[in-house]
Amino acid sequence: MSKGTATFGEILVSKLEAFNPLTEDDKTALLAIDVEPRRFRAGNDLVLEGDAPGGVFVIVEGFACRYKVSVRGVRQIIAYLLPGDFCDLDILLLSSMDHSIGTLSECRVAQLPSKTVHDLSNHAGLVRAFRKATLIETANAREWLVNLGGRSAVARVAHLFCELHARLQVVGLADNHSFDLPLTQVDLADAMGMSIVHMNRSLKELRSAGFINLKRSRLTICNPQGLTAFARFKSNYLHFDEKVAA
Amino acid sequence: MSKGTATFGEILVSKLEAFNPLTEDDKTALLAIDVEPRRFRAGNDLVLEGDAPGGVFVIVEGFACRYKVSVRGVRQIIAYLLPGDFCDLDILLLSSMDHSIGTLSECRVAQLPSKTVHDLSNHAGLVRAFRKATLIETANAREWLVNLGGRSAVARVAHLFCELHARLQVVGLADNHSFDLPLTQVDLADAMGMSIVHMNRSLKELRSAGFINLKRSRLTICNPQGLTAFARFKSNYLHFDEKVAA
DNA sequence: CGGTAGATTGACTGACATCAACTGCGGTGG
DNA sequence: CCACCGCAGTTGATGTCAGTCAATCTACCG
Repeated sequence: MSKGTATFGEILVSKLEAFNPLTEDDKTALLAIDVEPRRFRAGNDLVLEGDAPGGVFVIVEGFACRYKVSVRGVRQIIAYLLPGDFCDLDILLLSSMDHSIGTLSECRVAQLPSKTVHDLSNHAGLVRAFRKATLIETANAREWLVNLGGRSAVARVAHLFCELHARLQVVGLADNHSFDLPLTQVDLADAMGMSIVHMNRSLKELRSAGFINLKRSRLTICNPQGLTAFARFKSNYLHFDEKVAA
Repeated sequence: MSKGTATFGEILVSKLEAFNPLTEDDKTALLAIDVEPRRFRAGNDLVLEGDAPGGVFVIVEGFACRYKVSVRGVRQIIAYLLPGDFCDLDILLLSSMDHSIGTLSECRVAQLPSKTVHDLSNHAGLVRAFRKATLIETANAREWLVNLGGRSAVARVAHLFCELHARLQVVGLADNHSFDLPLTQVDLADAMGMSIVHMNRSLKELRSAGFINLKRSRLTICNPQGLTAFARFKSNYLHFDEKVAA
């Protein structure tokens, strides 16, 4: 699976298998789905706050995000959506979106018609896997609350990088020490609730502490133990390695 | 329904009906459940981070919370659990809790055996209602991210009060202008990611601006329009009044 | 080769944390 | 009944982290 050309099915399988066992049957069902991902440039919206929920999106390639804009025009990024992440299986239960979803880099995004989604519900294993993934996304949001509420700016950024590294690794998009990070400092700042200037300085601090190196959209973690310790990062909230059936 | 003596079933029905229609059949199924809520004093833990998920809790009376403690011993409150709120229907899919749940005031809490929960899954309407409630709790966490990431301390507190008022009102625990708020300033500060001292000053500021009055665990909102405008509070993320079936 | 978006740096300011002291109140025990 | 204690709330003084304003630098692109 070369990362540039992962298909919709491949990326989804590797994501779901990260925390949930799938039967061969489940996998073939996923891989059989025939959708052509659409390409988006950076900065496009998939859904806007206030819209009726459109269906299930799956990020196949690139970085997207959930975000809200305040009256002041300030954008708060609520979650990063990475390849393999999907948007709200249950979202159709709600009559209007309370946040927007948009791309941050060039992306390939598959949109599943609700009939396709419905067909999958025959596969109990898949249903469980999707439900678990949703649960984990919520846990992720909770950890972000801890991050925003309790850590200093530099530690927040360090924590974010640890998280991104772990999440990208399970879908095969990070090696031991580095990964592509196609985000601007604005995109990072808007997620961490801080100013661009201060984000820049925090990055500089992490760099000069020898923890990381960020250039040309590639993040290298020079000192993983150091970074993890500094960020007080514990990956338990991501619930990987929990392949136990319930 | 006098609030001091609400039963498990009553409080749950009023909570679920706030955003989802229930059939008479659904309601009688809920009201028929026979569980005696347990009493807890303030400051007790229902579940600890690391534990195996225990089952479904329903808060019948009092305030509880989800929280995490950092290595430094700092507590970050991630969510307030109010009467009618329940904990994680799907949580059994995970093998260990990534956060703790504890009481903040005296509480009555019902714990549903998993068999009981399972029996309810015959009622499609209830399943949908629970799922929707879970979805909304996630939306709530996202709004908290916006709150922590983007608003000033005073505005954060104002926003919180607007939210609590709205959430308590749908379960009949708030009148037009006031409600019981059995929380210490520490409990508030730990949720809003600020120091106790600054929480105190923020409260003072809201009080002297004529927005609120907080004494003896009773919060009165003296100027609802003013407070809402100041906090830039939009209740859409709570998804009340969306009684449309999907 | 100019235009533009992103990154970087400096100077200043303001918001919020920390430290520390004091108040008010309810409970408890002598 | 009063003395004492402890917890929640309140206030002042001081320091620091992070936001804002503004300028410059760089890389990329037409």
